[in-house]
Amino acid sequence: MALDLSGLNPDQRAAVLTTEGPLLVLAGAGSGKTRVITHRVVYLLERGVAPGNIVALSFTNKAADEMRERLQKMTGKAVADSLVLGTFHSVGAAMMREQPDHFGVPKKFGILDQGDVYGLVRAVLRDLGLHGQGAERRFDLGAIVQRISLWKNDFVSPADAQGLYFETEYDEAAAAVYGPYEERLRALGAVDFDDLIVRIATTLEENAAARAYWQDKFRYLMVDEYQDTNRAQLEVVRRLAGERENVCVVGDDDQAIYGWRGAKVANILGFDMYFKRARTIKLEQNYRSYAPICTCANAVIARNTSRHEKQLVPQRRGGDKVTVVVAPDGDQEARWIGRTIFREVRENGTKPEDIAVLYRSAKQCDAIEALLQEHGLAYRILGGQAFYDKKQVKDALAYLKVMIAPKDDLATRRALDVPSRGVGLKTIEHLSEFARHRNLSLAEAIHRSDEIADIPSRAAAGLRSFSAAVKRAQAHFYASGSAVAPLQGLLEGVGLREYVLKEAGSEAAATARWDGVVWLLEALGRFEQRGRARGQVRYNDFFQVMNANKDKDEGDEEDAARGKITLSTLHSAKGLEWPLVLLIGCEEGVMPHKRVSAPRISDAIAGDLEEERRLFYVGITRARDRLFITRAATRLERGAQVPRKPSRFLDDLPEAEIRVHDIARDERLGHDNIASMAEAFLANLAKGL
DNA sequence: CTTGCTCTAGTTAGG
DNA sequence: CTAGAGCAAG
Repeated sequence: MALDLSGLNPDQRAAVLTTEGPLLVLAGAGSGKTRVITHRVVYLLERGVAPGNIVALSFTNKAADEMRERLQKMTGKAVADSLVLGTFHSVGAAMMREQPDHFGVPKKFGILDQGDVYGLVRAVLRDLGLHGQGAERRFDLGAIVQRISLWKNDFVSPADAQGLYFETEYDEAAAAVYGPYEERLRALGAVDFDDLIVRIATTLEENAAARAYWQDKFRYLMVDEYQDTNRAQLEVVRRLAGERENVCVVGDDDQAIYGWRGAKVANILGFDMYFKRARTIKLEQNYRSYAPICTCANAVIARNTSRHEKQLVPQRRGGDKVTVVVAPDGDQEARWIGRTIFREVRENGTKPEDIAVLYRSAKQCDAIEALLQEHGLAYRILGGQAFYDKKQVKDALAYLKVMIAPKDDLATRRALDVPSRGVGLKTIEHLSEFARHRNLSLAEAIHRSDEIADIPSRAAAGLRSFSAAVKRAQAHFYASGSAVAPLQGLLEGVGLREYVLKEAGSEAAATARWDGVVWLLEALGRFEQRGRARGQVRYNDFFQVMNANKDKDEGDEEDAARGKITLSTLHSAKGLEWPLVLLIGCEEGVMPHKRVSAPRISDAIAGDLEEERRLFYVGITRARDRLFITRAATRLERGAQVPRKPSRFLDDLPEAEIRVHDIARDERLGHDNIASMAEAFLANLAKGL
């Protein structure tokens, strides 16, 4: 297999062929970045580098999987699978598992997920008496968790944190929690996600033997989406690279949109400060979008000051102007979007999977979702609260765990809680104590609850029926070998379905919520089927998938998207592209988001206007053929119709490349604002009747 | 312990 | 306007 580089442009080829020394590849949107990375790996292999000596780090499992898939096609499965290819976290975890002593972890260490971390922090807050002590002392757990995470990734120790100057009570609370939190982690023999990176960095710094071992093993490093790295990740890269500095990082500073998560754009902006011999290659040819889209994108991003100067040079000629759509109000904006998509699909024959609606914040999709439903169009939603993350689905999942993994006390507690059955905090305390004394799980304690004194009769009755329902479901499960029907029975039996339907405000909401549970049951069925085909069903894997990766169950991106319009937050849209893109709600306060200009005290990181602009840029550059940017002149906000200012980013669009479509004016609904609003009002009335 | 009322806040997300 | 949380009453 000889590597064919003829399909690459000179810059791409240079990026592939520069294998020695530090290299920064600035890959503009749609510049063929993935091809460069895969070709580069194949080239290294052809030069005789052993696959085990090549490391490619990414941020998401999805990105890592996609890279592995492409490489499998080029090199065959065996070679591709022996590359070290994965997320920072997964590679870090693998290193720690290989040398637990060096990294200071037990042989079998646990990894806490977000929920566990919240639980720990809540417990520490309680210990410190900082929680639930009057209204003024109530903290948003997330804000504290975030601060601790940011400190860890900046190598700020608990002691360091105590010594910092604090502007807010949040910083103080977080500093107080940090130390005890770390102690508890250690006591549990567990690490959190941050440790998977930070511990690698510190150990490689302090332990010469470990450093020598890993530097010898990982001879060629590649990092994708480098603009998203934080301080700890930078240090992992530097310390793995050693003096050899065979580091190739690929990224785009103009698409750095995770500063609020601790990512440092400085890592990519100052790459040659950290790696003095660095060579920089810019990939500026854009193979994705028509010229007007590229021109708009260039004009917008040029307004940012801290960036590597570069352009998108469109390789596709022609194309429509970008359309800016102005609606009189939010409702009409949504209707216009629904109508436009409907026409595209039903009259112009555009494939649904070629259309995306992008927005700044997840809630904006509600209105669009409703309209697509009205038009009978299929869609999928990226970002925002994932399906499996919704309360009902988590509840159902807890019942599944209670049924097949009864030792999971966390799940038992959750299941016990919904629907309410007269069992409260006090009773659970009694149960836990009983369990602790006898070394039982919470579930076992529940089954033997009649042995426990001090349980009120109402709670006792609740526990008895819970216990009976669980036992019945378990028997059914062991007899049938499948969890689907028993779980369904259990959920009905404990009245979860009734509860979910009753809790929801409207009929539509109730159905939507229960659909989440149905979806879980279907996913479980598919999972069992796959497992049986392979010989065994490992439910633990199912829980992992549910916990960690929403897309796993859907298979690959293309399958999941087929036949569906995509609704996505701008953050989740990064890296994707569609022929037709609608970028909606482009108003001040939404984009840029108002929290950038008016931060709250719980915000650990101040918002950044340049980052907001990059977000807008990411949105524009997702479009291949056509781009619509929409906004509303007024919007219903907290019950009142308020005027909205157009996003300042719209001012940056070059007039020659855009066309403005004012819905009120162009549809001859009237020439002045009052008339169009009256029209809109009447239209709303008609809709209501 | 549960229910129902009142208050408050309301970005973005991955392992 | 809503969802989630806190709090007082049954």
